[in-house]
Amino acid sequence: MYNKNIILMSKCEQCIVREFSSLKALTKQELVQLSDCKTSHIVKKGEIIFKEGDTVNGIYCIKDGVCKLIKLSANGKDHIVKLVTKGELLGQRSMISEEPVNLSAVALDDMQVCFIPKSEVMGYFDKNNKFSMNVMKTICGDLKEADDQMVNLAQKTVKERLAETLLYLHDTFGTNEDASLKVQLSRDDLASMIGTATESCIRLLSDFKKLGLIELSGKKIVLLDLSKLKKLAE
Amino acid sequence: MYNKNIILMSKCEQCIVREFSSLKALTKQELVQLSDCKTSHIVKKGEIIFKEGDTVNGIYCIKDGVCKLIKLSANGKDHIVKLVTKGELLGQRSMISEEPVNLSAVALDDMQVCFIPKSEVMGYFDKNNKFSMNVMKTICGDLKEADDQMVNLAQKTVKERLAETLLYLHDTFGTNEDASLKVQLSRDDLASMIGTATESCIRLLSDFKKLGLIELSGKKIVLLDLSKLKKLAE
DNA sequence: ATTAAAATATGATATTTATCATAATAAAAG
DNA sequence: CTTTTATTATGATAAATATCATATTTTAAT
Repeated sequence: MYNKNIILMSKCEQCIVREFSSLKALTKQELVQLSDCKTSHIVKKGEIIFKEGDTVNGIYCIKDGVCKLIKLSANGKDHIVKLVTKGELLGQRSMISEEPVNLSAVALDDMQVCFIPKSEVMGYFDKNNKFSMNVMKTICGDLKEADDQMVNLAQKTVKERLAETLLYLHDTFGTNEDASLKVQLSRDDLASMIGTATESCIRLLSDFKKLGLIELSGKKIVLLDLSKLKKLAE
Repeated sequence: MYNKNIILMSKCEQCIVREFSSLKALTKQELVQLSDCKTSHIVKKGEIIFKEGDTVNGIYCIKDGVCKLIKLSANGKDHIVKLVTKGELLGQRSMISEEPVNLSAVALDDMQVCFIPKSEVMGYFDKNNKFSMNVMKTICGDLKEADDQMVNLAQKTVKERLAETLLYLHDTFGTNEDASLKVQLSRDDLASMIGTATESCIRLLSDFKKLGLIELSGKKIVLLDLSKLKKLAE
């Protein structure tokens, strides 16, 4: 109870992660108002924030942790479309399109997220032009990334995509003190990120290990030879 | 010369295709102003409207014809990310992101396009909220499609993707009087749309023909059994 | 109309990737 | 702590797809 109060009382004006999202365009007044209508939530590892087809009447601001955005395909397997981490917003596309969300969001870590109701956010679109442009730029960035990803899936081999994804995880989320990738994905998740069968993913990781490119211990992955991996990723 | 004048003098207020794009939100006054600063162009089949990496200082409004948006991959092959046709706008993402375009646009037909300079469009973003929202919704739609396409590439077989693409061409662009698909793609283009080798694409088309699903004569493709194709596309 | 070039087609083969089977290891539950 | 379950790993094999070769047809150019 005590704990929950602290979370509820955290103020957007003082929130640092907000600075990394489109919300950075909000005025002090708008932030105070935002503090009053937002709700804070703890999401445990593995828990679902929202599910494909849900109507999410607002957006989530990620204060801490990482989640995966997944889409179920016709054959029952799911594909990881994107990883999203602190400072980023979730559910913008759905809110703007006025459609149910097209992806599910599942926590990979314990997360801290704030939910901002649609009514509040839509007001910013009308009044705060900078905010609108920020959101647009973010979505445009997502679109560009999606295009790139599409071409990768269409043209690159599984090996190339694995190398690229390992480098992406390294560059985007960084490493722990022991040099292992900070974001720890299961082999299954890694496979559904690069678009291949789990066994193929495991096999290629073993190959990379034998070639001295990476080190494996449990879920921990250490990239040993970045330049060779870059070459492999083409 | 005479011809060119007619094109230059066409008025946005009277342009019907405009009604299908984000531009439909513009006021009469804005449209008159737009008429004065836009330029009209004829783009012949095969010609390039813009190239990956170009700085395009504005957007194109497609009045007639179809073009492909392609992205070159590291291995030299290119991938068709999207087909764009009359009533749609080109170059919005790039303009909003203030970056060079990430895709090339190449005419598949003879096209008629109007170019609207950035300075003009950016004004609408400030003043016309409806226009902003329209653009945002369009880009959100593109993002959703891109996500779907990504999952298809990651999870479906080439055969499934071919069936799906044929149905897409049928449903989106329609058929001629002889029931053949209106948009005529080369086998090469079709292959780079579904993400496979040209020979594989040709082979599967032959298979489909043998199964009585389609009819082939030159570049003309007639879909004979839509429901079986739908089942194949799963 | 004739020739050259490009696109389409098909076979043979190699490579990539998925699937099935099973073992080893790690994590979770009792 | 032991049992159960899930994850990771690896081999054997099958299926999908790419590549190379070559023939045929279509289109473009002279």
